[in-house]
Amino acid sequence: MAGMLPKRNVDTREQLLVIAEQLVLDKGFAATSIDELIAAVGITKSGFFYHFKGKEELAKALLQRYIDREEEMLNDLFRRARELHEDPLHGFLVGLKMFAEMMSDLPDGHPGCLVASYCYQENLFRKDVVALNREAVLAWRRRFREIFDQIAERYPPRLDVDFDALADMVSVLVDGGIIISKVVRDKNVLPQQVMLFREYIRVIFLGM
Amino acid sequence: MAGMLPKRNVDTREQLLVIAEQLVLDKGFAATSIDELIAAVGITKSGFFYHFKGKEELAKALLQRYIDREEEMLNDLFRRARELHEDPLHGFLVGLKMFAEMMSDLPDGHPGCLVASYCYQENLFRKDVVALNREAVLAWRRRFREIFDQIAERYPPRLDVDFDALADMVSVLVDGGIIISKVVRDKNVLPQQVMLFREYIRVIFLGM
DNA sequence: TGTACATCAGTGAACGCGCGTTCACTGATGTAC
DNA sequence: TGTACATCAGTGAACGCGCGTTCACTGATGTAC
Repeated sequence: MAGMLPKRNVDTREQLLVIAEQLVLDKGFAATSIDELIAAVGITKSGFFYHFKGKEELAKALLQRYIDREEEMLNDLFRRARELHEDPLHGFLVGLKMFAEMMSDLPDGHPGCLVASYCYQENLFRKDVVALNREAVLAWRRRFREIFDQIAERYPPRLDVDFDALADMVSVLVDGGIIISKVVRDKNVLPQQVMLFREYIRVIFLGM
Repeated sequence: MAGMLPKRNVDTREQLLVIAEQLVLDKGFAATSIDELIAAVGITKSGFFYHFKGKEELAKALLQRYIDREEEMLNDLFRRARELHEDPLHGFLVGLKMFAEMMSDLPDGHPGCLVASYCYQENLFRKDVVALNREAVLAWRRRFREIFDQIAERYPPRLDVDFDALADMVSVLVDGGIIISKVVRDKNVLPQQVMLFREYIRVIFLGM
């Protein structure tokens, strides 16, 4: 039959990345062995080394994939939110609500953030991986800072807050919220924190 | 001479814990080997096993010590703050300010939170270590919830926020702030977040 | 004050297992002529 | 349509190193009588 997948190519590489991400989030990168990885996927060790030069390359591919996915998710979410509201403030508030709901809907809570995971094992990675991590956080800062600048044009802030710090607060609450959710085993912590942030934003730009 | 230390007992065990904490925060528990640990302290491997039954026991001692230290630090800080202000709200606001300043004064920023580190390597640890981690976060929740309850008696909150979530926000901002500080290599992120939280608290109980 | 024993804080050598990596090879599919 | 060669997606066996752990021992200090 024409149009079939190129013979059992269900993309082994992608499978490796999926399973590896899970393992790394649960036990850390160093403790995630290639052996268990290939056992889960069902190939041999040399199969792994066909797809990745070494473990470091897996680390980088894992992080890049995670960052790209998160960026796409945020683009998607805030685009949809802006389609509902022309107004930048209310669009953003709706976006935050949608984000909180999305996190609430995950059956076992957020599985974890690779940026945070790598941060606590930084010495394991090459400088380019560490730099990638840093760039991802700075991209979030720029993204949200821009939104606040837009909002401030229409709604002069009622409180004197630094917009870069406020933008960082999103990353801080997400990474911190994931951790506290995981540790206390209550998936509601993260969405609650997002909603607390939403209320803060509301007060900053609209007053009480 | 009388009163001397019991012969070169500069407490090897404590030295092991100090160095291990540093290593674990930088590369994770699994990647921290007993070999490099003892090399740094200057004893042999069997010396390590004299002080700890095995690596798991080191993990637990490390976490317990970290939790105790943090608790003592908070007790200290908020006791000093309350000595300056009888009023619970202003005492707390001063405490947050002092906390932010303390974090600012660390020359290389906060070295990292073991609770967060362990959280992203949870599968490495026994249930009792995981439970210890959970209890530590819940203790912070109770501590700050109590403070908010006290404040609310004198200052009815102007915004409808859940006090448990607000209490969790402290842990969330600290853990998240440490991560973002580390990743972007800017030690000011954490204190900034604490000050943003302080402003939020002010608005919640005093209005704008 | 002297002797016997116990405890503390380790040493040194050996163990086996699991880890990441290498290397020569292979069988199925794709492409050029 | 047939043949030659290249590429893709792996296999299988072997490697050496570092890891956590064990075990028998030791030399200095503390305690009982």
